[in-house]
Amino acid sequence: MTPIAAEKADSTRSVLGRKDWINAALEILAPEGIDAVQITRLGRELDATRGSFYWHFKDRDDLLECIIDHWQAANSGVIAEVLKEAASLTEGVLSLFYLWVNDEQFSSQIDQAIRDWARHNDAIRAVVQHEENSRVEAIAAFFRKHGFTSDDAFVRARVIYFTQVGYYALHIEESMTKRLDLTESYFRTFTGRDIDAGQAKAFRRRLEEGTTI
Amino acid sequence: MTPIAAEKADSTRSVLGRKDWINAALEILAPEGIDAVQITRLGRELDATRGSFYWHFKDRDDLLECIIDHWQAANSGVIAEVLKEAASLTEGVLSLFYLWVNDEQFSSQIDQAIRDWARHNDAIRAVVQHEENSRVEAIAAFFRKHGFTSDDAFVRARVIYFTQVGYYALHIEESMTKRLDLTESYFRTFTGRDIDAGQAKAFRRRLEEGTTI
DNA sequence: TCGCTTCCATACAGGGTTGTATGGAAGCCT
DNA sequence: AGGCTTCCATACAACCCTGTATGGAAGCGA
Repeated sequence: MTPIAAEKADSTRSVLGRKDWINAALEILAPEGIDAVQITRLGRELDATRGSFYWHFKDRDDLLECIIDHWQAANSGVIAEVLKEAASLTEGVLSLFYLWVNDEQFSSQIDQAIRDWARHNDAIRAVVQHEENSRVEAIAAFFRKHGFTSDDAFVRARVIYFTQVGYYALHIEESMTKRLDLTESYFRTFTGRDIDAGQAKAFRRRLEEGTTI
Repeated sequence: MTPIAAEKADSTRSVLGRKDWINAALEILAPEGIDAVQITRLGRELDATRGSFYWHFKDRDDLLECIIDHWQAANSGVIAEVLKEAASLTEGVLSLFYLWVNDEQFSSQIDQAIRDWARHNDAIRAVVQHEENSRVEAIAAFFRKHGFTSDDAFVRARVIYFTQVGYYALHIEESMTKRLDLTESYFRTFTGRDIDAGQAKAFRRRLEEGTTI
C-alpha cells in the first residue's frame, strides 16, 4: 500500500514517488503556509493529476503527517548538537547566530509555517511544543554549563530563542551588514557579558564567506 | 451606502449594524485566525443571514479592511504612552510586562492573529510592519533616554519586544506564579541591570491584584 | 505473448463558501 | 394612509477543493 518513504526524489521523474509529492508540498508550505498545500495545486506543480496523488497517499492528512514527521526528524537535536561542539560561551552563542542566519541546516521559513500550523491544530501543536521546549532546554543547559543560575539560564535561553522566533514571525528583512553591526549588542544583551573582539571579528569573516551576500 | 462606523454595538440588537459584524469577526479572528472569519459563520454567530451582511458591507474585503483599521487605531501609540509615564527604567520595563500580561488594553491574541494574516498578505503586512516598527522604536527611545547607546537601545528594544512576540507565537501557557518568579531574571536580561527589590515586590502585588489568577 | 502489478488520467459526486438577485417586513415621514 | 427608505431572509449561480470510482497505459516476469 504505502511504499517505503526513503526513496529518492527522482529528478528525471519518469515516475513520481511519495518523495516528489512531499518535496512539492514543502516548497509550497514554506512561503505560503499549510492551507496552500492543496492536492490540486501540487498536481499542477508536478504536472500530474490528483489521481497520482491518491495512489501514493491515502488522503491529504496522510501527506500532512509525512510533512510533520519529516520536520521532526530533520530538526530534532540540531541545536543541542551545535552547542555541544562549542568550546566557549562566545562560540556557542555565535554558533546559534550562524545557524539561524544561514538557512542551510535550518529552514526558518518551514519552521515558521509549521508554528503557524500548530496554532490551529492540537496534534501538530503537541509535536511542535515538544520540539521547541527541547530547543530552549538545550540552550538553557548550555548557559548553565557556563556558570549561569538555573533561572537565569532558562530565561536567557528563552530570550535568545524567542528573539529569533520573533525575527521570523515579523519577517524582518535586514541587510547582512546591519545585522553584523549589531552582533556585539546582541551578544551583550543575551549573555550579559561583552564579546571578545577577536572572536567577533572571526565570526564576521566566517559569515561573510558562508553566505552569498 | 455605508453608515457611519462609529455607531455603538447594540446589545438589545433589534437591528444589526456594522459594529455587530465587526465585533463578531474579532471574536472569531482572535482564537482562530483570519481564514475562519467567514460570512456564513458570522451569520450563524449573530443569528442572521448573509443577506444582512451584504447590506452592511460591500463584500468580505470590506469587512477585513474594517478589521485592520480598527486594529491600527486601537494599538497605535499604546506602548509609547505607557512608557512616557514611567518615572524610571524599572518602572518602564515593568509597565511593559504589565501591559502584556494583562489582556485589557492589549489583545495579544488579536495581535498574533493579525501578524499571521500579514504573513500572507502584502497590504496587511505593510500596515503591521509599520506598527511593529514604531513599537520597537518607542521602546528603543525609552532605553536611550535611560543612558543606553543607540545600538544597545535598539537591540534591547527588539529583544524585549520579540521575546513577547515569541511568547505568543509559541502559545506558551505558564502559571502566573512561575512567570512572576522569573521577573528578576527577565529584568536582568533585558536591561543588564539588577532590579530594585522593593519595586519588584510592588510589581508583584500590583499584578496579583490586577489579574484573576 | 499472456497476465499481473504499478502508476496515473479522467470523470463524477459532494460539501463548503462567496456574491447577487429579489422580494418582503418594519419603521418613519408627510 | 400612502409611500419611501432601511434592513434582512430566501434562493440561486458559480467556484474551488476533496475523495472515489474506473479504465487504461507501461513495465516486467514466466
